[in-house]
Amino acid sequence: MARANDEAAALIQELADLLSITGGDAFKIRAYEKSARAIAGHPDDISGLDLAGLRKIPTVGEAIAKKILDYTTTGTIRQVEELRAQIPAGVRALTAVPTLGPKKALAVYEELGVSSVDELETAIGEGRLRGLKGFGAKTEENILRGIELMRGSGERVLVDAAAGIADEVVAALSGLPQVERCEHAGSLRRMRETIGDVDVLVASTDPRPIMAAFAALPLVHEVIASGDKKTSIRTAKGLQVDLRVVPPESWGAALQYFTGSQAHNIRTREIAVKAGLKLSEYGLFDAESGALIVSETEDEVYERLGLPWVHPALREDTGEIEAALAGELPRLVTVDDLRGDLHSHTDLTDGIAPLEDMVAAAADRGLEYYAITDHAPNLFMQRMTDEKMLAQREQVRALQASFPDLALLHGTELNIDPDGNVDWDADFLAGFDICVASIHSHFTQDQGTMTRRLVRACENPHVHVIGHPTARSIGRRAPVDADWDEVFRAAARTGTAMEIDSFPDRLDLPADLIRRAKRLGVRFSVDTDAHSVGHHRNIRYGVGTAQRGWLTPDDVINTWPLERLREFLGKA
DNA sequence: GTAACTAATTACTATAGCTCGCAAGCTAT
Repeated sequence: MARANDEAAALIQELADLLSITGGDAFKIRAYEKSARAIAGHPDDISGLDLAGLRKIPTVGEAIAKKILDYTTTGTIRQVEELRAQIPAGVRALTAVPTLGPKKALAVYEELGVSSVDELETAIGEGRLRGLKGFGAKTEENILRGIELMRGSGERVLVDAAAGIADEVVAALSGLPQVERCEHAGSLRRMRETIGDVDVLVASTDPRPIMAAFAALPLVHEVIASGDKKTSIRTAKGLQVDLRVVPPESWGAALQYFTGSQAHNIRTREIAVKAGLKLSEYGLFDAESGALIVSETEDEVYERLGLPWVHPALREDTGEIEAALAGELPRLVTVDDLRGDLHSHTDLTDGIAPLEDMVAAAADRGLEYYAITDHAPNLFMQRMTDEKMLAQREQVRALQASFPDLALLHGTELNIDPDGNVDWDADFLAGFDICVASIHSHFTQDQGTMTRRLVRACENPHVHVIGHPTARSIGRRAPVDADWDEVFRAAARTGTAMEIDSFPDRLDLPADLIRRAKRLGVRFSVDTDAHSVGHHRNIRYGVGTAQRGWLTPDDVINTWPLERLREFLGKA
C-alpha cells in the first residue's frame, strides 16, 4: 500500500520534525513540511522521476529534489539518517505528548538524557525535572496529564462521535440570547475521517455568559483553559472541544480561519499578504492602514482574495488553491444530488429491520431508486440460500406496487473469494438487478494476489460495484494491500464502480484513493450499506468523503437518472 | 529551503492562553 510517494513524504516530514527539535530554521522546517504534503499528494509515481521531473512538483526545489532522488536510489535520505543518529526516535515521540513541544523535548533529552515517554514519566516521578529552566510544577503536571491522555482516550475519534458532540454544543449555545450565530468548524466541517478535537464558533458581542454556559454543559468533564475569546474543555471520553467567540463582524474570517486546514490557511494568508492585506480570524485588513475590509461572510473573504468560495472538504492545500485561481474548482456532489442508494441489508441476513421498513426509510429520504443487497451464501454465518434469495425477490416485486415513486432494485452483496471469484454462477447472477461485490475474508494476501483478486472481480460482467474496496476498519483493521492504480484501471476499463461506503468506521474508498481513481476514469457509488433504518443518516459521511475526493455529481452513478443507471448496470 | 517584480536578497500566516517568573518563550491551532 505504501507508495514511493508516501514513503518519501514521510522521510521529508521526519526531517522537518527532527530539525524542529534540533532548532533548525523555522522557515526551512516549513519548507520541508510543505513539500512533504506536495509529494504525498502528487498524482504520478515519483520513483520514475529524475531531478528535473521532481523539481516540477510545486514547492520542490533543487535541495529537496536531490533528497528525494537520494531516497529513490538508496531507499533513505542521508540527512535523515544523520539526524536520527543525533536524536533518538524516542525524543521525536516525546513531541507527540500534548503540551510538550520540540523545545521542551530537547531540553529533557539534553539535560536529563530522557529519550522515551516512559523515561520521561519516571524522571518526573523522581522529581528530576525540578530546577530545569522553563519547567515548573504546572508544566510537570501538564506533561503527566498529556502522557495519560495520549495513552488513553485522547486519540482521534470517528467523525460521527465528533458530530454528535458538536451538534449538542451548537444546539445548547444557539439558544442563548447573547448568541447571534453558532456553527462548528475545524476538521469536522472539512469532514476528515477522524477528528482530533471539535471546534465551535460563536458570533456575539457579549462572550462572558456564553463561556460560562459552555463550561457548565453536562458533557464537560474538565475545563482546560478559559478566556474571553476562547474556552477549551474536555469531555468524559477525552475529546477536546474548543469554543471561540468572535464579534459578529468577524464571523466570515473567523469561520474561514477555524475551519482550516492549517495548510490551507497559510496559503490564503500568503495570498492576502501579496495583495497588501492582512488576514486573521478577526477579518481581512489593509496591511498599512489596518482598516477592516471585509469579513462578515466566508464568501466575501475569498472574493476579496480573488478566489471563489472554496468548499470546506477541499481545504487541505492539495491543489484547491491552484484550481480556485484557475476557476477550475469542481462542483462537488451533495446529499441532495443522490437519487438512489445501491447497498443495503435487511433482517434476511445481518440487517436488523425488515424489508418493508428499509424501503419505507428510503422513500422518506426522497430517493428515486433503492437497491436491497443482502449477503450471498459464501458468507456462511448469514445462512443465505438460493430459495431465500428468490423468495425475497418476489417480496420486493410485490412491494413495488406500494411505492410508485421509488424504483426497487433487487440485488446482492457478493463475496470476492481469495481467487477473485464470487458466489453463484452466471445464470443465477443474471437474475439480479445489481450486484455489489466485496472482500469479507483473507484480508492479508500479498499485494500481487490481492490486486489480481480485485481485478478479476471487476472483470466479472455481473459485478457492478466493488463494495468498501479496501475493507479497512478505521482504528481496527488496516486496508488490504493492492496496487490500486492497476485495480482502478481495470474498474475504468470494465465499467465497474468503486463504492464509497458511508459507515463512519469504513469511509471506503478513502478520499486520497478516490482522487487517484477519478484521475483514471473510475465511477463511484456513494452508499449507506445500511443495516438498519437509522443507518441511512450516515449518508452525510459518505458524501463528505466523496467531496474530499473532489467528486462531481457526474462521477457518482447513483446521482444519475434511473435510465442512465440501468445502462451502466448492463455492463456485459 | 523555496519562490519571487531587488537577481542576490528577501520574505515566509497570525493569534490566544499558559507558564515561568515578572517580559518572553512555548505550545497549539
